[in-house]
Amino acid sequence: MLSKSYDPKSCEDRIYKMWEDAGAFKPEACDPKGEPFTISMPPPNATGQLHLGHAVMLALEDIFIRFNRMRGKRALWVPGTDHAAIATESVVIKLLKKDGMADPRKQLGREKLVARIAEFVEKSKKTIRSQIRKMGSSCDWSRERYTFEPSLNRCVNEVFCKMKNDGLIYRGHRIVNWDPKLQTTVSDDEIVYQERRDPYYTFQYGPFQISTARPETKFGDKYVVMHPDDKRYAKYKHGSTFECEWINGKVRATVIKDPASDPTFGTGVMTITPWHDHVDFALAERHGLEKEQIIDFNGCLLPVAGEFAGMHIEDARPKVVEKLKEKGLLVSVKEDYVHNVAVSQRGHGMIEPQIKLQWFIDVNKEVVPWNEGKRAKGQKAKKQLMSLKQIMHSVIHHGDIQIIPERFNKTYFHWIDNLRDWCISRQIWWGHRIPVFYCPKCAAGNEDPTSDERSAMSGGGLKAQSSKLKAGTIVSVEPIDSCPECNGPLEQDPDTLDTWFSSAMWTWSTLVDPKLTGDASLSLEEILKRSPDYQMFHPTSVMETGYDILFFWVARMILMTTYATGQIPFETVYLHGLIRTRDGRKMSKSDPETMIDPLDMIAKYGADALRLSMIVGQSPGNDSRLYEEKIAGYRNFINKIWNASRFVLMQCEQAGVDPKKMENGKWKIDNLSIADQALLCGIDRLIVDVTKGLEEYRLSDTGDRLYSFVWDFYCDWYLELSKGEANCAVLVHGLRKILQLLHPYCPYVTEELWAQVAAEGSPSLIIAPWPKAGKTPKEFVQAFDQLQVVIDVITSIRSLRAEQNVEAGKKVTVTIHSKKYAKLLESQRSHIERMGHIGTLVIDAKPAKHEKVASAFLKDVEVHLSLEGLFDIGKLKASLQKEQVEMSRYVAGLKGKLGNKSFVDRAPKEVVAAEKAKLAEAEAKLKKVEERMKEIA
RNA sequence: GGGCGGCUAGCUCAGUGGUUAGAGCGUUCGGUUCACAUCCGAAAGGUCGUAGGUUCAAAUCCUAUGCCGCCCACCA
Repeated sequence: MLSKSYDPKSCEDRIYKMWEDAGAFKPEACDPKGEPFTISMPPPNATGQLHLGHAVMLALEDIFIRFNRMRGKRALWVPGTDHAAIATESVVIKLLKKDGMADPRKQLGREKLVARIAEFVEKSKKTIRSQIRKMGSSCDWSRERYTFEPSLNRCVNEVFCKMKNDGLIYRGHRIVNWDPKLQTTVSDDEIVYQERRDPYYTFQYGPFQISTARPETKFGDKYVVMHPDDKRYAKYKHGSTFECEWINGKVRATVIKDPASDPTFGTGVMTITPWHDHVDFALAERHGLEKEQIIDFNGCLLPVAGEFAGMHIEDARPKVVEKLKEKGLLVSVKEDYVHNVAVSQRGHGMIEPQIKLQWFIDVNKEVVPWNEGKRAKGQKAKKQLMSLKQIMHSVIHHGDIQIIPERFNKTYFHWIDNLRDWCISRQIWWGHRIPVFYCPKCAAGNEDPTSDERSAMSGGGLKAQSSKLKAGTIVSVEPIDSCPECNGPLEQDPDTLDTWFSSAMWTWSTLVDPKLTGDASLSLEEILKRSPDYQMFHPTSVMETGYDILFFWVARMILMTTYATGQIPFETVYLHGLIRTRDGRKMSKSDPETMIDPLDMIAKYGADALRLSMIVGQSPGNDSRLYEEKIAGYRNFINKIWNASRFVLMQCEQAGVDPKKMENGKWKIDNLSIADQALLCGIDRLIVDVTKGLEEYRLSDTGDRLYSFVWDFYCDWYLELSKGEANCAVLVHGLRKILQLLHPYCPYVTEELWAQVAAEGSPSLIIAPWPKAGKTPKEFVQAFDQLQVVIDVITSIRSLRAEQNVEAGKKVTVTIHSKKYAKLLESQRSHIERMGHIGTLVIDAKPAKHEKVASAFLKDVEVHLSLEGLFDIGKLKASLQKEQVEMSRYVAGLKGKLGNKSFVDRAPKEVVAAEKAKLAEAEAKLKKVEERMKEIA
């Protein structure tokens, strides 16, 4: 016999092991004829701990996978972890510093530091793996992958080379976001803006006044820019020069007319610093202006700053102002000027734009063959050469990929419209090394002598930072150490790739056969062709992830996968929202008060309860709040399922039947009570709703449907009605279906109970077939409606008792009049008596007068509760009056509606008929209430 | 500056044109009913942010607007 309450701790790990040992997570356990259903698990960073973001992701994906597995699809969920380049390197460096190492990069050197990080990552992976298991995730561990494993490295190198050959990857001097703290470039998406208040200075610059919050960048400024139509400055001609006194003496400045200058902002005149500003850079490009580096990569001023050289910019700022003031060039200072500064999302350091020789992906070059609109209905595919940007746009626009919720399409398109070339090189050590080698001696392999052509070399060119471009550039999938041409030693590019470069290949690089990637003679195309998993499982079915990484990851997977494989990476994108605290704040590690640790919650309430609490009541793309009472609520529900099963098993035991020997029912209607038939009808309807709901990704809705069916119908009514006259076959049948339908949501408790009630020889629930609704017999549907009448009668009796303060245990006398339902109610007499605590129950078809009773007037049924000894005329009058007022208002409303000619003429017939029926019913009830009022008056 | 989302019961949220708008938690009242107090029964509680409009009919569609939040761009 089951224990009195469900104890998750005693089953979860055992059941998980059972599933895993049985190979149930592998698609090989499914019907080999089933169609594939694939999810690539977004790989958690191989640092630290599982958090609620992971937990919600795992819960959602596990539901998708389990549902489809049970439906007979070949379900594959590929787990893995991410090497998370910058994040991991900075975590480990921080740890080493904490242990007393002042400068780990310097002290350890590249090789040793990378080894240390790898060691840390291995440990961390173990933690993450066990935590993913704790959630009940049914992913195929035999296919676990890691973004930094050799096989994926091969894919990275292959794609890099392919892109380089197609001219989509180029190396050039361009303005990038430099993080002086982490000493690396970061992409546009890795920057956040912070609001700051700083003084805002206006200086005299020759005949003009210019303003800035950053005077320390102004040393090299020698262009003044104004709008071509600005009448105030009409006398200054574009290209004219003048000499003026500036920070370190006289400079010669040139007038530039450009619409980038906003005449309504400040004086309408600005000077520019092309080396350290994206907008100024673009402007300088347009006019072929000189660019000069002012600040070095540590944030200190270069020799151009004269006496300030070597000084950190923060220190230099007030001193520069002081000097200009002494020279009488400071016009005014505005304190507390509000502006935004760019900060590195990862390292939190101030971003300094710099011109630097880096590797980029060209998103605008139209060289990629793509069948546009190949999946769109009624459209002919046309193969054409497109840019990466265009393909990214096309697959969403033409519906090759569907985003849920749809509104994110707009966000996605907007991002693409503003997309610039993607800087992919990083100056950190942890990550995929850029597969480029240089021969310092010869020009071998330098297949692209114009590689720097598109960079910022027009006009005056670079000054302070010379690019040490090697003579020959060789791109290779395999590490090589000597030049194929001159046999001389080669140097590898020291940089690593942006971590998203490799994650962008996640859906397919995890499906290629590692044995093949070890064979250097095979092309990428060949590898894909010969990898059975890739052939079977790609494109994946659903990509489920947080909306916050739509750009970082989802968009880049689309870019990389369509390019590398010619396939979309996934058919559907399901975006979940952020989990927040009860008061809507972001949970943060720095504030442990607000943090909910999923593992603590699992220990306390069980994984099933945690899963439900994160799924039901949330809608895709919207943030949600989580707090312990919510989880406790679903723990109660899980326990309810447990106890319902316990009841069913006890009934079977009492009846001397073994639930495991029970066949799934072919029902003889004669043997079924109204409640039995109603339940069978309810179960059929439930199966239809749940199946449809899960197919349509409406997880919250569907979870709620299951919750209320189990609690409010199966437990509160069906189980109660079966007390004293249990039909074990129907009880067990109903329970089995409920367990099957609930399994995707709460796999542990359902699997544990399944072992008690499933037919002998059935497979584990995880691979049991999904229930199908047959054609529900008419009688069952009718019984469903009849049961509702019985439920209404019992409820009205309970309600009358409570209203009239009848003692809870007291047996009362009740008279029911109903012409229509007398026979039905008579057949349910024992239930009505028991559940209404009735001593004497009279059921009669004819209405009669009653004294000293409280009455309820239902549709076609009158219920009178006798109040001998309790009769309180005042209370009765009050409640009748209240009812009379309510009903009159209701009737008046309906009459008004039906009296409106345009309603009757224009509304659909069914609606009008329904309103008429409502009115008739309401009027009948009102009449009875009024009669009753007269009687007791 | 551009875009998106939210505003529904004390709290957290469902509900995309047609019953008198729902749930969970909380509240009130009553319960040792032999599955479950992680429970059972009953109840109170909302003019669906505001103002217009479309419609026979609006929480739901349109327009404007207020407040809260998010994303993108970024002003020299």
